[in-house]
Amino acid sequence: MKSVNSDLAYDYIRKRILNGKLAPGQSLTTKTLSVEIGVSRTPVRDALRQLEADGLVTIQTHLGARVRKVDLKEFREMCLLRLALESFAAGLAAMNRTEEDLREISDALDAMRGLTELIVTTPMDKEGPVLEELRREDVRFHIAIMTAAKNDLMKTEILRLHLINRVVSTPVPETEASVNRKAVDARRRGVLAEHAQIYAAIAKGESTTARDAMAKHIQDIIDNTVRVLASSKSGRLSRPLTEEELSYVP
Amino acid sequence: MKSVNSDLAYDYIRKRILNGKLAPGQSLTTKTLSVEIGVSRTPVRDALRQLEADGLVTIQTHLGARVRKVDLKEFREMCLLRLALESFAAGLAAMNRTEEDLREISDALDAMRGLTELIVTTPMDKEGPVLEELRREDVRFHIAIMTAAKNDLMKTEILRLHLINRVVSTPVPETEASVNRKAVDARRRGVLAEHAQIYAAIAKGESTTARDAMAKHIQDIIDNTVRVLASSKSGRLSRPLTEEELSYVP
DNA sequence: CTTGCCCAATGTGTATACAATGGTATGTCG
DNA sequence: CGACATACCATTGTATACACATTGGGCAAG
Repeated sequence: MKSVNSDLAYDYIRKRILNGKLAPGQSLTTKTLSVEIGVSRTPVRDALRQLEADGLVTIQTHLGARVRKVDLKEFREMCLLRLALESFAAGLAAMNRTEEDLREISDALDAMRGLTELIVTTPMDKEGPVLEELRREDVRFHIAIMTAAKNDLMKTEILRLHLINRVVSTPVPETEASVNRKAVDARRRGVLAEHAQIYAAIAKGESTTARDAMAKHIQDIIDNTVRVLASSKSGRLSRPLTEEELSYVP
Repeated sequence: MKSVNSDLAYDYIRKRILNGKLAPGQSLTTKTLSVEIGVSRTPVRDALRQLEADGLVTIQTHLGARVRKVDLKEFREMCLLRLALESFAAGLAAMNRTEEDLREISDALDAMRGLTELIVTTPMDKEGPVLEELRREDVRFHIAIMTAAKNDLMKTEILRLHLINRVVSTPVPETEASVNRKAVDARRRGVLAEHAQIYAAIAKGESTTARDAMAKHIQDIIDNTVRVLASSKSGRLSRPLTEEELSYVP
């Protein structure tokens, strides 16, 4: 954003937060970070302010910065915000999508379809990479829709919410099989079916159908997340993100 | 937020932007502001970053900060964002409102009703204060609904958008009667009718009705704004805000 | 007269030194 | 022994000094 050092600090801290090296609630002292990064405290302060605007850290006067830690109330509110925006965006996408947008959405959907089928025949201990790829295509699907909505502000805002959500409390990838294989597979097929409905509505240009389908989809995601979070008693909800995921906000 | 000086600078610059003393596009040099406020450049820089996060200024590396100036594309996108959020919030309000929330909404509605009728019998050169009060009750109505929605994040976000909208391009209060009195009165009655519909839906707990009514309402506001903006050829779209309005973001 | 470059002036970005404040540990008194 | 007051310390907030990027104007060449 500004010059080299501010960006340096920003990227450094952001990555550390996003890949879990800095846990939610952990305090970030400017001095420590500045020597770690090799710059002075000033650009570090700037970076922290920026990250605060992103919603990744909180700053209190004279008490310093901490990695943001959202409570259940905030979490619910964020989910609802995401629901509002992303469903609306789906409605827009149905109206504004180009053929190219449609192809991109379709591609992501097809890829997910293939991967979902593939997983069924994959031994559980070898499915890690496939899951990773599935996640990636899932994100690609949602991003493709936001792009098709032709509203950059909305897209940016939604991506911001996605990112906070992922860092702050994540669905604990289904590898932690607190539920059995059959249920997980069923859920995956459910997601796929919802995606297909959303795609169909967007393809046909049915705005309200697309909106409602997306709303239902995200509501399901939220329900599932909450359920998983409730079952995992660990207070620590964050999960490291891959390099790829880290850069999915513009 | 932080300490005294940063807040000082933040409040000072923010007010100057919001009441129109600093026009959109105008450049903000840290040195000038710092001597004006009587602090050093550091807190000024901090304030500018904060204002950038609020969406009121833009900062470019080595080029400094300018009061934000949105083009038509951004303006449309912001309006749509507001539409998405505020209509959703109306739907939430229909589900979550308490009796007290309802009373507050109703009060604002009644006040607007009275003022709208009053205006008809007020000579055009004396209606200024009444218009001001009408605006205030209008804002109060919308805020009351956001409050009833019981989602602080959403409320904050909507208020942020409201504020940017007002500063950056405002409906040029109908005093600039580019249209005749009858049309303006008709529009006022239309707004009132829409508010009444929204209130009724919220009172009855009809979520989707409330949402759709709010969506229509805001769409009308946008349409009207765009029409007024189009008719006024002046490139300068900002309007000073009153002290009261300045502080309507928490 | 136009066009290109160079250079100075303006202003930002960064570092460092200093002031102010909150937290903590220690000591004293009830 | 416990509670409160106080003094110290760590860390943030602020100011200032310096380095460097951008911009605009002047000067020279075509």
